[in-house]
Amino acid sequence: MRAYLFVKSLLEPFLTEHGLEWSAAISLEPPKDKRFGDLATNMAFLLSKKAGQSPRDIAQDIQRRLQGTDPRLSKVETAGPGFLNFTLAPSFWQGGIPDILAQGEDFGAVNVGRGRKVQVEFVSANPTGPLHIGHGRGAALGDSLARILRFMGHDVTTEYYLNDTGRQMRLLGASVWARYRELCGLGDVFLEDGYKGDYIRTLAGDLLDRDGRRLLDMTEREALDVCREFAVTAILDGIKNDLTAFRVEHQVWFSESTLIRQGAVERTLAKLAADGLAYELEGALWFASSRLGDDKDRVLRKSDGSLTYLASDIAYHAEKFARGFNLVVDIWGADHHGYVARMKAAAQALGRDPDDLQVILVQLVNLLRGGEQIAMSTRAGAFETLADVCAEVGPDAARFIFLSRKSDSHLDFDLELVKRQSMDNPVYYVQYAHARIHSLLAKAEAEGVVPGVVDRDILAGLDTEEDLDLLKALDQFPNILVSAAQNLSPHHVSHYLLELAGKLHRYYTTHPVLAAGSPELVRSRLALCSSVAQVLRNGLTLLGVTAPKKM
RNA sequence: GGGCAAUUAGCUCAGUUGGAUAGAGCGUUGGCCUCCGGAGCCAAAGGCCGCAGGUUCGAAUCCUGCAUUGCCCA
Repeated sequence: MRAYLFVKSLLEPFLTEHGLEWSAAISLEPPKDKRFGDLATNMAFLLSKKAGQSPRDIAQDIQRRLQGTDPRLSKVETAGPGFLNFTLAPSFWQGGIPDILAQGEDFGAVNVGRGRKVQVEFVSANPTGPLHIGHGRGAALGDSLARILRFMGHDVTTEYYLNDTGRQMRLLGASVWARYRELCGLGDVFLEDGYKGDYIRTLAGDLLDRDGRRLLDMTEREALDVCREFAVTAILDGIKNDLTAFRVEHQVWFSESTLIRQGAVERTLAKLAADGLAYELEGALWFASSRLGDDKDRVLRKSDGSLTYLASDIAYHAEKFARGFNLVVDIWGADHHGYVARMKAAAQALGRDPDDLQVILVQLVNLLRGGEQIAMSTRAGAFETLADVCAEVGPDAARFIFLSRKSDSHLDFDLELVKRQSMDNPVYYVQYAHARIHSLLAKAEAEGVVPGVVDRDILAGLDTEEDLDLLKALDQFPNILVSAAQNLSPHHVSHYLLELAGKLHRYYTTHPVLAAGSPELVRSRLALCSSVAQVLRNGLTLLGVTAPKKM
């Protein structure tokens, strides 16, 4: 980040000369090939249109005028059709260390959010059964994304939308009721669409323990209510426990029934109608979403008077925006992708820019054990719960795997592989680098080596290729976070951490730290390693993964 | 039938608003245990970026068509 800001400050005057400003079209990044220097820009290509000269001529002009103007800039070159390549002096890179050590756990935080209010809504599974592994992926993603956005200066609220009304809830109550009666010796009641998992039987048993056979004296309607109420509460408690064990936090639990009770749905429908965006046809109320980019119009209230999910979802999003969020992020399972266009339409109908609602689709997880697929279905009750998986492989490994792939790609999650402590399982590679450094620091302390204040003269000893490689990588960390926040992509962070850990391991085997020779070199290398440990820890924390000092 | 995504090394995947000779890990092959944690390091082999066109200084990336796979909808 320092490097980026420095070179940018060198380049900006040339833009001003042509009456231009820094824009997103200008790239200023480390080139793929090291031989092209530390940072490269395409700026000359963009100036050439304005200036009417070839990119190469412009680049050469800039090069001539920058050369030798600043000791921090050791080389500037024109290359290829008009790229400008910059190489910075070792002392510039070494200067990053005091910054990192001073900023500590705040290093990497760049205030790109400027207090923007962002809501991240995720998991939001119906409380009809325990969370499964697919929910875990969405949970890890939403939680990590919230951590990253918060770190980068956004005012973030995490939320779980509780779908606690409707047919699924009635079905849940009926399923428990059936098992309850069965346990009371009233025979086997077969429920065609009911939930069949073992947990339903367990719930019925718990209910029997609590209330005895009292429910048999009630009307069926009352008994069903009790069953439903009991089941939802118990399942929800379970979900909350599972999420806590997975280190996932939801600040707000928002219930659909509240929304309906408060009349928010009817109010929203009335407003849509008043705005001419809802209309009656054949006894049903329709949302004119096709006028706002959707394929076709959608039903809000069916001819039998019942509301669709869409109706309450629109009301819910109206409520979100009313709470003042500048950006609303919804994380959904990919099987809901057909819903995106109509919710974007809804955002517009609510008077917002469609981009104020960002939907992240999370592909389903293919759970395997030793290469063999494990089928999952909540209804059939055959699945591996998040809690089971979490207990088996640990939250660190599970989270890291989820967060090292972009959300919209399919993911094979092999329990045997994730348990293995090898590079099949990269979380250990990163954690190991962190532990290695702390082992060094502990040993240094035991030997009475006091790092003391690291001043820049001492750091001049960090001049080998591996030193500079690490220093440059550390400087990249804030840039990575900016891109992760902008693109809502935590996986950038995990990939970066793998790269940084690799450089550290390489460094470790190339250069002795405690046996470096002079006391100054020992201290400077310790300072470098401390900086790496700090960045590894900061990055892992944003992923919700621990950074152990010993393994 | 319509729609949404995906397709990159043997396998699992990065490559995000178009940049220079396309990357990493696993696996394979061959090296590194006198030394701070070998859960590590080094090296090699491995590619028509699904196919065919188009846009321009420049395409894995953007556009069109096709193929395959997954999902959603009727």
